[in-house]
Formats: sequence, C-alpha cells, structure tokens
Amino acid sequence: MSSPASPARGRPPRLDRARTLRTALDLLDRSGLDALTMRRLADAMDVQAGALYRYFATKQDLLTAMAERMMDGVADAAAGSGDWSEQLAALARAMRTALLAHRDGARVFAGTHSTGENTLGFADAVVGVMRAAGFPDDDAARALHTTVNFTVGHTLEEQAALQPGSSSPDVLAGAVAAGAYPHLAASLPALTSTDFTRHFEFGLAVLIAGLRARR
Amino acid sequence: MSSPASPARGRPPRLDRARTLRTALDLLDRSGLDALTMRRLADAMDVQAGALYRYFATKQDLLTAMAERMMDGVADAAAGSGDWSEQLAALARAMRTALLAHRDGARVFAGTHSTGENTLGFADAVVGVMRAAGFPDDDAARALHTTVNFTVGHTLEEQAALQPGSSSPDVLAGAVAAGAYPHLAASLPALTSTDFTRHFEFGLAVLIAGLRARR
DNA sequence: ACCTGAACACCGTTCAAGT
DNA sequence: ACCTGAACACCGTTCAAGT
Repeated sequence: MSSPASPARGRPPRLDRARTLRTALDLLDRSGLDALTMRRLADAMDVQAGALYRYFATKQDLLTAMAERMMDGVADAAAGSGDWSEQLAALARAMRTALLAHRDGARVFAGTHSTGENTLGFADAVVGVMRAAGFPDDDAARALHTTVNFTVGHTLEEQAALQPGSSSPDVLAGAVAAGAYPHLAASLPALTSTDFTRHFEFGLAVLIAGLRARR
Repeated sequence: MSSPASPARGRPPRLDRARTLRTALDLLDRSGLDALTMRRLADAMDVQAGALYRYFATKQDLLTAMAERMMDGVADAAAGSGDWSEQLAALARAMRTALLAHRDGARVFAGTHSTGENTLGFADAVVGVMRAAGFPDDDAARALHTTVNFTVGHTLEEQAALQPGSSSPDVLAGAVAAGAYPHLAASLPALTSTDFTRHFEFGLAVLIAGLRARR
C-alpha cells in the first residue's frame, strides 16, 4: 500500500497530472483548442511528447480532465438562493461563467464526457433542485439534459462569435441581404447582436417558464 | 460570359462539387466524421488529395457544404400544420430527423456555419412562425437560437450515445454508484434511457410552453 | 482546364533504450 | 520510475509540372 504513494525515491518527476493540467489550461487560454497539441504541451513542459502518456492515456483523457477541472465549484452555485427556479438559474449561470473562464471552454466541455466529481456533483445538484421542487425523477433527469444542452450550446455560439476571425455578423447580414429572407431581415438586429448575456437570459427564462408550466 | 459555363472542351472532369459532396456524405455514413479525411475522400473518387482543392478551398468549406446539403427541405416542414407551436415543433422535429439521417450529422452541423439557402431558409421559416404568432422581432430571433441550440445539442448527445464504443450508460451508472450522488441515483433510469425521442419531446414541450408563457 | 506528384509542416501514439 | 529518441502511420494544404 506504499507503492503508488511512496515518497520521491529518484529525482522528482518533472510531470504530474495536476501540473500538466494547469499547463494545458494555460496553453488553451493563450492559444486556443486548435493549437493545443500534445507536442506543444510537451514543449511548454520541457519534455518529449511521449512522456505525457505516462499520466494521460490519450489526448481525449487529458481534455476530459480539463473539462472536469473547469467545473470545479460550479455545483455550489445553488446554495440557498431562493426557490427552485432561482436555484436552477444560478446553476446554469455558474456553468456558463465556468465555461467562459477559459478560451474554447465550451468546445472542450462539449467534446468530452467527464464522470468526475465536479461534473457529476453539478448534475446531482441540478437534479436535486428539481426533485426538491416536486418534479418526478424522470422529469428531473430530462430537465438536467435540457439545461446542460442549452447552456453548453449557448456558450459554444458565444465563444465562436467572440473569437478572432469570426466574421459572423457581416457575413450573415450580407447573406440575408442577398437572399429573400424577410423574417431574418426584420430580426437582424437581434440575430447579429453580441449581447450574449441577454440571449442567454432569454433562453433561460423560457426554459424555466416551460418547466414551471409542466410541473 | 461563356467562360465558367462553357461546354466540356477537353476531357470531362472527374470531379465537381455535387459529385464530391455526394461521395463525402457516403463516406461519412460508412466511416464517420473522424475517418472523413481529404485523402480518403480523394481515394474514394480515384483522384489525388490536392485535386479536391479546385472545388473546395478548405476542408471546412466542404463540411459547411455538407451541412447545408443535410438541411435540404427542412424549411418546408412547417407548411400548414396547425398553430405556431405545432409549426415550431414540426420544424424542430424535421431538423432532428435531417441530422439523424447521416452518421455524425449533428457534429458536422455543429462544427459549421452555413449561410446557404437551406440553412437560412430554415432559420427564416422559424423566425417567420414566431413573428406570425405575434412575438416581437427580437424574441423571434432569440427563439430561433434557442430552438436550434436545443435541437443540435440533443442530437449531438443522441448520436454520441448511439455510436459504437460509447459505453456511456454503464460508465455513468458505475460512477454514480461509486460516489455520493443521491439524486442522480434516483433518476438513473431516465438518465441512462436510450429513448431519445422521449427526451427530445420533453425538451421541445418545455421550450414551447416557455415561449407560450412569454408571449 | 484539370489533375498528378511531391513536398511542407505538422499530428497522436508507441516503445525500446537510457539513466 | 521517469523520460528520451526515434519511429509509425497518418493529417491538411500548396504548387510546379504535366497533359
């Protein structure tokens, strides 16, 4: 029972999961997900690429661990903040904030399926809020999916739009102007607006009103 | 004015956008998105990889054209099918069906931003339904985003779960059993259910009820 | 005009060998 | 035990040259 936890016998390792994860999140913030390669991460740690595979079996494993780390503390957002709808809103907002805290955070999260304690703790908190509010277990589970879907989907769009090289507004405006899309033309201001918090709050309010109606 | 549309002068080209797109969608269905490389696509068309770049500037361009093609006809789903809520539901269901029609269809769509007529026509139809129902232009635009977010997000999960090698249910059940997640444990049947149509219809009903409450 | 051939600058991953 | 060095089997993209 001392083999995995034995004290440093030879030289101290230059690598370990925690330090690698920190460096990977730093690199993500500086360079974005497309530039986060195992080779570049190894460079940032002054190590050969192959050495990373002692701590993460695959790149997918590393990304999953990064997503799990991003969710640290998010489950605590509901603590005593009013009724179920306010608690659900607090959890969704905290998740959006956590994803926004890292460049391409939503893409990292969307591409993984963590079953770590932060992610499952968050899910448990959401389902707990719904069950306490009187929703059947099945509906509570489905409300979790809908809430996470919405939050991740929204933040994916938000971070895609904010990134350099995203010419979305102009391109969209041009395409709408060139074609026969009367309804898109009429709603173009909101369609090309970058007030993402308003978009998010609209969707969240719709989601909560819909859940309330189904209780 | 005859230069781009001039009749075949030399040998007939082995490549063109339409044929390449068809082959790419075939390859996607047979092998999945991860195996859809420019080199493998070129192989399937008996051509060198570089030749594809005469018709698509980048791989991203090709994927965008594929997404656009998947959306063919989806905008017509709302034609005279009851009130606004039934029309919105019909559009969302048609989009899910269109994405499910191709392996990794949701991933392809989520990774692109088509401004083609199928995609914009669908968006115009959704916004049109909402405006006709009396929603303000801004809310109609935001309802579009919420609806597309939900539909793509749901179908992403659905296709991820249905794919080979996706051990989601067991892994999740194991993780929930190992940790202290009372609410997840209680709702595990719904959480691990593969009746995705029910999940989708639940979210859609919540979305529509929420929109109705805000009108 | 359309495609080939070959290169450029990369990837993730594996694994014998060193220390 | 931990990491290096080097390889394997690929990528997307570019572009001179052929036909």
